[in-house]
Amino acid sequence: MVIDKRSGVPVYRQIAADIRERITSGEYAPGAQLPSEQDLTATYDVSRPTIRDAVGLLRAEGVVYSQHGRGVFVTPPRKVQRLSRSRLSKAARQENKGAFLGDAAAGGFTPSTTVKIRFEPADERTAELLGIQPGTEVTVRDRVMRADGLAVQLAVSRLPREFTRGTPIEETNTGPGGAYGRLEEAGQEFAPFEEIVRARMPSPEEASTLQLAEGVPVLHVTRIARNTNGVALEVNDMILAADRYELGYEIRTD
Amino acid sequence: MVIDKRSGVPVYRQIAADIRERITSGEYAPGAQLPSEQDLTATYDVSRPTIRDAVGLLRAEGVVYSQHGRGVFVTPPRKVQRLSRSRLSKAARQENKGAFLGDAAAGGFTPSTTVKIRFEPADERTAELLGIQPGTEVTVRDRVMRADGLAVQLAVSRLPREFTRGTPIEETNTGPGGAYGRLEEAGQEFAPFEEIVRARMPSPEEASTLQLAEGVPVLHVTRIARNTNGVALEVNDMILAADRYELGYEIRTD
DNA sequence: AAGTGGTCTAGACCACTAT
DNA sequence: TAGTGGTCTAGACCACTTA
Repeated sequence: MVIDKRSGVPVYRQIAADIRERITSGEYAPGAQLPSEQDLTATYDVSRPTIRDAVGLLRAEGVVYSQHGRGVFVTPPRKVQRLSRSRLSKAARQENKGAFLGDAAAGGFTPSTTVKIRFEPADERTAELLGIQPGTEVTVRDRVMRADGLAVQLAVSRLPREFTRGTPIEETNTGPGGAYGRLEEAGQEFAPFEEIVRARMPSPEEASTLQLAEGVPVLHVTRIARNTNGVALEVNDMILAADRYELGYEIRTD
Repeated sequence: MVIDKRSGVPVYRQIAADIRERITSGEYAPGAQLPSEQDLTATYDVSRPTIRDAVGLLRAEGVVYSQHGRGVFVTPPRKVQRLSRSRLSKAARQENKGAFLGDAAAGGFTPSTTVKIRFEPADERTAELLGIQPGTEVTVRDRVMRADGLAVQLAVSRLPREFTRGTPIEETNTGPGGAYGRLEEAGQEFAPFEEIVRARMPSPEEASTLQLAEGVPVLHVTRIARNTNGVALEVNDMILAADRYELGYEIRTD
């Protein structure tokens, strides 16, 4: 009973800190069930909403998760998949059918992808990233990647339509080597890709399609592919569950 | 009044969705104040805890923030600083005193840094990343970087002590070019750096030192510096507020 | 059927900010 | 002083899981 109601620190935060410490100390092991809310109200001698505030804090931190009707559990460490961005090399593209399918082979899961293709005028941001006029028609490939049926990655790829017209890039199946393979066939030569990495909390839609637990942010990766003349060919926005992925980059020092 | 109490969707989620939509539609502009909780209880005809649940959801998403005694406000878009990792090049190192000071010049803020140096036996993870035996003595440089007095970045750098003994790396001030400069002076030649990027919710300590708002994750970047023989010289764990930083990488396609 | 967490009510008192 | 959000209580009823 480490709760001091006169300390000025809110009781629910003191309780959260106490439980958090019991977790890090190993008293509550990974995957273990916490005492029920009723038990906790008794041990800390507070009302249930106060206990729920405390547990809610830990959930927002991703330290615990709760299952309706079952209980509250210590979040076990996730096994994380490393996405080594060097796999975007030309050689890797030629071997695999696309980046995601290559990961599947490495990760040992069954991949599946849903693709929706549409054409739309470039919005402000897309236009700036691609270096084109807003309103220029772009081909949009909107993909949901699944591993063993579970959605794990969202990707929206936009290319000026002038580069995709008459190619399989406007089809569901782009063929071996993916869209990049088709662009190379059309004579394009790639400059180094640029990737911009951000993190934020998911929108409700993202949280539900990726089935994210509370307290799990998403990684938002924007890739810009340019040819050797500096002309942008594609901008690809990828959303990844941060508890399932980490990104590996190599930085040349020369 | 878009609330349907018999729809099965929790009322507080419906209210949150309604407010969220009013924000994205522009009815509540960035920085604008939301109606008070009392007003919201009246307009949605629910009790205050229900309103608080709804607003709490939006806070956890980082969509709004609240100030005690003032009100709840729409989170305005942050101006984000791009950290282009190519600045780790040898040339950049020679010009600037260190990566962070280089950023300061670009960002136009006054930088300050607090460094704490200690020596400790390598733990499991450090040993594995550095390719050394657990327990081997490592030099730890624990830094808090501030911009205009506000902590914006935490960095913990660990190097096998054999590479730092007798060098300014064991001092607060490492001199021009930072620790990497000293390692090069000692004859080390760097292989490409490896960086691993993760995102997660902050610990309470991180949240308070970085003064993070609710619903703001952190970027956790682990950099491993090796010499051309593949020997790891340093592992550097950096924690960045995700609403203030984005990371830029370049990926060679050859 | 029993136990769990999820939702919601109707209050109370407090701390902070503004005027 | 008035208005705001922050904390906390003591219940109620529901939905879900497990046995």
